[in-house]
Amino acid sequence: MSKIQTSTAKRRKMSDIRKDNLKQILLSAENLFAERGYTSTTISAIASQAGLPKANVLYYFKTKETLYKEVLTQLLVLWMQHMDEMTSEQHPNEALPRYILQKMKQSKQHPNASRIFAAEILHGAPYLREQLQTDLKAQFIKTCQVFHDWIAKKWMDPISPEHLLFLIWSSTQAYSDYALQSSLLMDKEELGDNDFETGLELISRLVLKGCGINLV
Amino acid sequence: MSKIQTSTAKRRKMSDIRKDNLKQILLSAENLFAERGYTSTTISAIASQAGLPKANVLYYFKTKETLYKEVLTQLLVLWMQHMDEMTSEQHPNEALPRYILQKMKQSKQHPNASRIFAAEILHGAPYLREQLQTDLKAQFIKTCQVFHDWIAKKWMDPISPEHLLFLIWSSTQAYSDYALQSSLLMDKEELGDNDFETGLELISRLVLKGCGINLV
DNA sequence: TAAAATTCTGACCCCTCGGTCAGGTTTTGG
DNA sequence: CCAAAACCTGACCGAGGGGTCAGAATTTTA
Repeated sequence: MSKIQTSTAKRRKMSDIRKDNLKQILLSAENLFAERGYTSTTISAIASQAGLPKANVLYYFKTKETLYKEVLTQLLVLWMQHMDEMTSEQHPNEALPRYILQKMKQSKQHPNASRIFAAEILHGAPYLREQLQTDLKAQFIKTCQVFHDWIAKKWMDPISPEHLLFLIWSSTQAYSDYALQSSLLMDKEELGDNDFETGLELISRLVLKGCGINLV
Repeated sequence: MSKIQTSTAKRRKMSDIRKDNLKQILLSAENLFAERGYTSTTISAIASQAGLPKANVLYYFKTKETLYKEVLTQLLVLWMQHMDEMTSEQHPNEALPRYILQKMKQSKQHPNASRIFAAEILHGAPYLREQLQTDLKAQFIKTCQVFHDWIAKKWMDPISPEHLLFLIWSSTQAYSDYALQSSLLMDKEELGDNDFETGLELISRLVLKGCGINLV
């Protein structure tokens, strides 16, 4: 079968094939890990969804764990995005809703990432602990400092920065982690654009009003 | 060993032993399911934590699935508690903070329940779907109606009842589901009373102020 | 174009886990 | 007190999963 490859196919450099395969494996892995969790996902399931034999997947990733870790690190980068776009100089009236919007977009566009992340934390973050304590924590502290500055400038009420962040994270992330529950309760196949829109508005509203952030 | 039982031990009625064993099994199962998830939890792990031989666990619960379902249904009851304590007659100024308080208490006192629930939803709610669509949904609709009534009475701003509930659920539940992340970020062994307190106050504050609920 | 390096894969191994079962022990009922 | 019922358990089994490996196929290098 591979012998009858056309010259067009042959012209593709091997590194391209390698990239394609890696991409396919990572993609399938992400889907399955999100859907079934780490242990319930079998290498052969990933392989068959990626259109490769199992042994070939093991050729690219020596172990299941390696593959999972790879998926995770890609994921954390995504998850941390946008946090650093909030600065002390900006007014929270603008910066906060923008951040919330970004988080909602992520829940909508990358629900798998959110779900794997959630499952990992839920089960003790065995593979993410390190990075949580270093990378994420550094960013967390910075962001809390920004909130502190805003409070000092009287731009918002003196609430707990840490817990405010937790609330924003959990309520936005719910739109991927708990999307199934929501859609079941609201008799929908799945959440639609308007649901994300309504959620976004509600969260922004509660945060702004609740923190006493004045509309300019 | 069991032959040398003292008369005191013998005096215990069998049904008591049965109850004890069931309780132990259910308890161990809950712990382990919460910690490791369904697939990673082995029957022998449950057995050894319950201090029983594996075959004995299988005597009480024919299959692992049966045991899991039992844990789940107990759990859902707990999870749905207190929602029906909010009624149209009460002022949201009282009823909402009370509900939020109850949810926070649950996150603190029954983190395992919350976590198993979260994991189940995260992975498609294969065993809980039915009950979500019937029991929980009925309660959900009732509660949304209560919120609607409050809005009609001008006791609160016209926000989306559904999404307000989602926010309350997710932000309170985060104090068990994401407790690990929070404690890692804040350099603590685990969350303390004051953390739950601060979280509770923040959530209540945002909800009340955000929904324009006037302090009496 | 031949040899070296890389990539691919079917067949196989081993171990764990859910579940069974035969036979033993304890409790209950008459 | 004895038989029937309920309860308990060590030993075993089959399936499925992660991972290995020898060698084939393909690409690169010289």
